[in-house]
Amino acid sequence: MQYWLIKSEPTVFSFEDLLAAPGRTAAWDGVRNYQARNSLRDGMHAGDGVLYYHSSCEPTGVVGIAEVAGPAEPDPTQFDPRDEHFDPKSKRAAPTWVQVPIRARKKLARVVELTEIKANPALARMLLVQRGSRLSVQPVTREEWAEVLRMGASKAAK
DNA sequence: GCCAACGTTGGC
DNA sequence: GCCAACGTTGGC
Repeated sequence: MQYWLIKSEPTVFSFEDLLAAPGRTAAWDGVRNYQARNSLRDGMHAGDGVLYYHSSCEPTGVVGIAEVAGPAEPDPTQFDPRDEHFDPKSKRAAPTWVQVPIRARKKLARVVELTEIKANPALARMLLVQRGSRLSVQPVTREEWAEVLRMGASKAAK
């Protein structure tokens, strides 16, 4: 069992969108970064825990808990010339990019904001707060996972 | 809107 | 294979 954090701009696809999706599940597609792709393809397994992070909004932070709902498969958007994530260099026989189904588990009682994560010494080593870290899919340790859940569990006391 | 940081591209 | 130019991310 491993843990992950995935980033999404809520104006593009929010945690509420995921909750409203059929089976509370959606394909995590459009990833076009090799490091993130490797996590999707090689690191993630069904049942892994996922922290759902909202970026480029106010406030930014972890808003919900999700899980990996199945294995990685080719991302169809790479073959669609009309899709903004179209990759003309990717071949159907050997797809470059993959997607993973993500299922919403539950919304946190409150948003665990980026500012709080930065202020929490227990989370100082999270990739999220490392200088220049922009990975949209990143591993999270068991301890970091537990701490973020603890912070988000109660509306009281940030 | 700015800009730091990083990834990708392409000329050589 | 180097590296400058360019594009993207994402907080502020």
